[in-house]
This record gives sequence, structure tokens and C-alpha cells, in this order.
Amino acid sequence: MPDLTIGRVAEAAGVNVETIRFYQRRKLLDEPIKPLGGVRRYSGEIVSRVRFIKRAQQLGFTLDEVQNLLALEDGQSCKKTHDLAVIKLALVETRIADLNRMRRMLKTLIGQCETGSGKIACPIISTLAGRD
Amino acid sequence: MPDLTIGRVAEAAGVNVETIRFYQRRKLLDEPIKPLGGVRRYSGEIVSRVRFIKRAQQLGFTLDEVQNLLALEDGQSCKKTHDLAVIKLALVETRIADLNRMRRMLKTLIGQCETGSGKIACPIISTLAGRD
DNA sequence: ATGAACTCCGTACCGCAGTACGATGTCAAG
DNA sequence: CTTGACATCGTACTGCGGTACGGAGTTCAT
Repeated sequence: MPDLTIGRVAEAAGVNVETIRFYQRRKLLDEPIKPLGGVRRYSGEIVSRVRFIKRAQQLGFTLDEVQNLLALEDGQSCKKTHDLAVIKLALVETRIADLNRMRRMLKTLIGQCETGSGKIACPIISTLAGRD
Repeated sequence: MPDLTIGRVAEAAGVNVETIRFYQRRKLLDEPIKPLGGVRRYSGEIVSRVRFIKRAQQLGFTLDEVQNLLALEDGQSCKKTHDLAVIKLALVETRIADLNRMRRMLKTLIGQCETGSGKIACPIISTLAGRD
């Protein structure tokens, strides 16, 4: 059953071979035993695990957090998982708020640039320079 | 007129001394001449320049981009500045869209967790595992 | 049985924006 | 004129998530 080489695993999961090795070093994946003077073989399960990691990352979880999630993989500790997700959601919302502030400011400045008579100094530079 | 030590500059601008030195290495700030066997002195202008950098960073510009902005500091090249801001705005909006996607997903999953009967496996884990 | 393609392993490096450290030198107050 | 705080400089390290490299060994198809 453990029939895949590391290259096949990487291909199936859509990541680099080096990424698999990196995850092994990070203890996100475990390394199958290497037959003396041979090549490691992996079961298809590891592909799912890599996909799990990638999906969690897309939701904003760091690899450290993914490690926690993997420990809950039996699905029995819904509350812990839920709480991690709530914390992550709060962080994501903070980042969105920060970016929205940037966005508003940039839009305002760009608008001023486009409205300006062309004779005045650039409003963006003026604002950055603190001369308002 | 150049009367400040690097420590005063850092304090006035609200950054670390090492940050000033780092910006000098990055050519964002220039280093005043050092009197032989003495200590460099800075004018107040450098404080404004550091603040400029920090404000630009808050708008999402990287230090490389700030370097470009500083080259436009005379305020005469409004168009170039404007164009940099437009590019930055687009990037910010992309990041907001990404985060909004994460946010929606997290909210959905958290909601499922809270609605679940408690007998089923954790919906978050199930989703990450790809068993939907 | 040979050559291409792959694996293994350690180590170093990337971007980004700094922070930390430590030896040595200088300055100002008392 | 000494003491303590600060400056100078080079170098190395941080976090995060990988990527790159290179020499050796292995596997597979022809």
C-alpha cells in the first residue's frame, strides 16, 4: 500500500518535493522508514495530509497552528478547533480593517492628485512629508 | 544646525537607533560626515524623512518603493507618484479580497461548529480534510 | 547494463524589515 | 579625571515559508 515516492506525493498534492521534506523537518508530516540502501515509500494518506495543510493555510493558519489542527484531526475536539478558528477570524478581521484604512487613504490621495490643478505640489508627497 | 545625535533622531522619529542605521545602509537616509574621531550630527530634517518613510509604510509601500517616492520628494512628478499609488491600491484591494474570502469561510465553518448536534465530527476538520 | 530520472541529505539561501550583540571610541557632568 | 551613557561599526540573527544546490546513491526502462 505504501507505494508512492516523494516525487509522486509532491505531484499529487501540488507542491514541491522540497516542501514535503520541509514539512517533515517541521514535524507536520512523518517520514516513513527508509529500507536500508533504498528509497522511502509513502501511502496515499500523506497526500491528504499535505492537502489538509494547504487548505488550512488558505484560511490563514500558520504552520504552527496547522500543527495544532493536525493534532485534532480525529474530529473529536470540535471545541478546541472552533476556538482556534475564532481567534483566526478575529486576526483576519483586524487585517481587513487595517487594509481598508490604507485603501481609503490611497483613494483619497489619488483623488486629490487627479483633481489638483497641476500647479500645486503633489498631494501624496505633501501628505507623506507631513506638510498638510 | 546639525545638532542631533543618532539617538535623538531615533527618539524624535519614534524608531530604534538600529532602524536609522539600517535605513542608511539601504540608502533611504544619508549619513552625515563623521568628524575624524568624533560623532555624527544630524539636522532635524532627517527626522522628517524618517517620518515620511514610516507614513509611506503605513500606506503599504515597501522600502524599495519608498526609495522611489523619496526620489520624487520635490513634489514635481505628481504623475509618477500617482501611478505608484494606483498600483499600490490595486494590491491592497487584492489582499482585502483574499482576506474576505478567508473571513467568509471561517465564519461559515464556525457557524457550522456552533449549530452542529455535537454527535458529528467537527465540520472544520472535515472540511480541511477534504471529506465534504 | 547503461543512461536518464529520480531520491537522499545537509546546508545555504530567498524576501522583507528590521533587531541584537559586542568591542571600541567619544562625550558630558560631576 | 573618572564614570556612565551614548555612538560607531561589523556581523549575525529573527520570523515565516519555503527554494536552491550539490554530491552521492537508487530505480526503471530500454
